[in-house]
Amino acid sequence: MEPGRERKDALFEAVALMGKAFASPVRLELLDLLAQAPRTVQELARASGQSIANASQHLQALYAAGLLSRRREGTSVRYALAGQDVLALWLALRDASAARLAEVERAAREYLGEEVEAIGREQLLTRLSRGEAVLVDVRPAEEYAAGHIVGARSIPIDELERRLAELPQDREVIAYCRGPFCAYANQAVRTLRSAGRRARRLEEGWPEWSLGSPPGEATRQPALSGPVER
Amino acid sequence: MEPGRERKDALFEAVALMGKAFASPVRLELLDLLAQAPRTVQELARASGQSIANASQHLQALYAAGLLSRRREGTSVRYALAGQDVLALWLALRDASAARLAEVERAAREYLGEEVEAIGREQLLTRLSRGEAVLVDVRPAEEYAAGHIVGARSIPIDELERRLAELPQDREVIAYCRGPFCAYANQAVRTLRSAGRRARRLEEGWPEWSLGSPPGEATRQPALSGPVER
DNA sequence: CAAGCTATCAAGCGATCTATTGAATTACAA
DNA sequence: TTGTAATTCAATAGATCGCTTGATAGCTTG
Repeated sequence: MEPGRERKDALFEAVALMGKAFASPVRLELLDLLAQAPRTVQELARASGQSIANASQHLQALYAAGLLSRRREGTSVRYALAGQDVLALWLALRDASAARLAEVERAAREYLGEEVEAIGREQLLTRLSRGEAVLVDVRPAEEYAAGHIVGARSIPIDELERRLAELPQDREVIAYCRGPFCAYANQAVRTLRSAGRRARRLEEGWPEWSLGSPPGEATRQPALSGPVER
Repeated sequence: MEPGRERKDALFEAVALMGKAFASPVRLELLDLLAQAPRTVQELARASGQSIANASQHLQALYAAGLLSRRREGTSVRYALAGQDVLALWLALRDASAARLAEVERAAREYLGEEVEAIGREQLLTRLSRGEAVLVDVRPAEEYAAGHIVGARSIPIDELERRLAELPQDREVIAYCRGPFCAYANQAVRTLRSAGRRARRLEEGWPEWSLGSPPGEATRQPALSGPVER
């Protein structure tokens, strides 16, 4: 047996503490939700379709794995991703699995429905600067409030239909949402097109955008700070 | 129940197929080894201290999770990381766990022994260009052969002591190895210093360096190509 | 073709661990 | 005190896991 084997084992054992956190679909969905905005246990339980107790358990597992921070807010507790590195880690896993696992690609296609024309970051910026397009954030209002692309206006997907008049007729509409696994932007583009508008989706969602932007270019609320209980 | 819940569940279930691969210390160690160079099952089994059968099982699990590629070479099978994105993913997990889990930090400290003076990428490049330092790759020769920092010479750690004469007396020696979880560079610096040389370690190991360098700046063999079975 | 090495497969086994639920408990606000 | 939010606890049922052993298949070499 090679020297230092026990210690090397202990090292990888410790890393696996974080690795195990990524082994459950429920926890991955919670991470995905938290990539948009900090949330309370209630909100997370509802949004992920879990019982309160179960959501709490999984959140504590993620917390113990170092992936989340939390803070008490009156009677409730608000969880958030522990930092940018955790966000980057989750996105890396999500993207690698989408690129390399046929199952993920298939499941995503089935969930998202028919494909929709998309536009990249560069192109968006030039079109916006030329005044040829407007950018719309179709996520729920609280997520917009927690951070969004500068210059985007908020029209949550379920208000889009009756707020169509707010959008200029003479410009193309670019919609974005939570990311490649989120159906809102696709849905928005379909709604807009059937209303006779020119519309495309942004390839990226808010989390990718916020990571790829130099600080200051985008608007993200500072991570949870202050006393964090155990 | 919200609409599309089954499909959303299926999606995260699929992503968790890859997530589960990161839940075992043995698999993490295999990934870490493969981040240096492609290897056969034999080599991996020996290097990780597992039985052949068990190593084979875990490698197949990683392969099924989309993290590895493999190719037959005569009587043996050589595994490799499936791509740069997988390397980046593993490094992100490793670094996040080191930064956020006290257990990892502690285990790393115990495994690596006493700390050693380190130098960053920028500083290394300027010192090299000024001819003030020489760069030494202290990993096994096969790993050097599979890819290394340009300008580095190969002196495996277990040959260092008797090959000291090859290193110029008048320059500082910078050693690097597999990365922050690898003890070779530290060991090399200690050896060199006790032989009266000036020596420091490079903060990064080869995998980090290869990811951070624009293509062409470093020398990495192309990923396994050609027919991949199964 | 036969022998020898390498990797995979099949089966089994114990063991640990898992996710989940429902009820009891703690923390805070009004 | 009352009510809401979150955590804890107990318990179960299941599942999954990791590893070992022995047999099998693929390839190379004599």
